[in-house]
Amino acid sequence: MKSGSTKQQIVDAADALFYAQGFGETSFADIAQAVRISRGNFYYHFRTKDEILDAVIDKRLSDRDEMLRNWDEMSPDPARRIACFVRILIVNQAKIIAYGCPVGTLTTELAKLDHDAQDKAIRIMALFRDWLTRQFSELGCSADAEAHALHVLSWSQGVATLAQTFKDEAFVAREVDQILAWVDKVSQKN
Amino acid sequence: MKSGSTKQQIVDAADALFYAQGFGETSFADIAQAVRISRGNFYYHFRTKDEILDAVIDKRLSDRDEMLRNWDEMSPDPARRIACFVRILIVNQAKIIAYGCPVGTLTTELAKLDHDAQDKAIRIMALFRDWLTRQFSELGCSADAEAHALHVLSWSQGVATLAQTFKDEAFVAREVDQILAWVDKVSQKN
DNA sequence: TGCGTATTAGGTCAATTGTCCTAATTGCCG
DNA sequence: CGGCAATTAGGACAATTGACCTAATACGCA
Repeated sequence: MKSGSTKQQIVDAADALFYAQGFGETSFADIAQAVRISRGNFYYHFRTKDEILDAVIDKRLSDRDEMLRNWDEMSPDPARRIACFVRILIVNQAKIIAYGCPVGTLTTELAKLDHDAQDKAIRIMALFRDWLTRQFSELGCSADAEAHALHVLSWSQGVATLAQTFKDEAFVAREVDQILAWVDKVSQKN
Repeated sequence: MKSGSTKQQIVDAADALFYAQGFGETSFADIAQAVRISRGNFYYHFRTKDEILDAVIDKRLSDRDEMLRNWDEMSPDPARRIACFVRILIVNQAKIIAYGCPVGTLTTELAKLDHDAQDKAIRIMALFRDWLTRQFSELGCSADAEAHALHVLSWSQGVATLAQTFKDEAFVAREVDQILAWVDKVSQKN
């Protein structure tokens, strides 16, 4: 469908702009201009800014869900799968240095705006948390699985934040190695 | 001086509002209302929003600088001083859970706005980094001092981010213990 | 072909924004 | 006391915002 395409284009453009500029600083006009449609057409597809945010979060949720599902199928080793997650910091290094973590920065911003959608945004982080918890459980550390998951998640968030602050690629590489070593250590205990 | 007081009140109110709502989402009217002065009076003290931001960052810089200096005087043991830093996560837990880290969230926001003041905001983070580097140097790990400093700094940032996301006090306590244990381990190596 | 729905364009609206100005008030100093 | 500078008040300004409407167009199906 051409219509679905336009709607999808809007969501994609909004996704990128919310990431690069933040939700609050991105206007209808910005998104409409990025997709090169009129504001009227824009309003036909999304009546409020919150509706776009909702669609963007849905897209991010399903994108990440698909990514995690791919890793589940790709490797039978949970430690390897966790490594895939951690290495996002390397794979997306350029964007993270420029804009930070898409999940963390959105969550933080919506919390400050006290926005209705913040619960939904948190679900993306929870998706990661629960997936990581499953991986650590499969590694045999059921008792500490969620604590380990939160540990890796917060560690990654911290690296993303400082990567953006100091634009230091060597730091990112160093920390990623440390996280991977930590995961190895934990997985060899069991 | 009464005049200095008004100006200081404005900076204090702006500081709190920038932290709680973000810089972009805080308007002149918000700050003026918080101090209960007219917009005209406000304009007398600060002609642009960027001027207020500049003053707020200056205040945050000197506040943190004073805090670090106090710790330097208070304890002769670098490991103890680092522990003071880490424990901010506990001391300021309520605010961090609500609004995240004041330094990290401002840095992230200004980076997304591509704001002129972002270099100055980064200086607050650099202040922490350099202070932590000095502590680790005194601990005897000169070679890795800056890497250790960035490690502790990013770790704390990550904990703050996830604390805000999941509002989980137990997680914060757990991670702070881990950081302190890690600092102990590093300091006992030397 | 032509009809009806889906889509697009462009303009309007009140509200809010940062910025700026002028007039009134305060308070200090001679 | 009077005068002058510092401070405060309140309004005006253009620009931008999210939201809304109507008219024109495109398109699928009979």
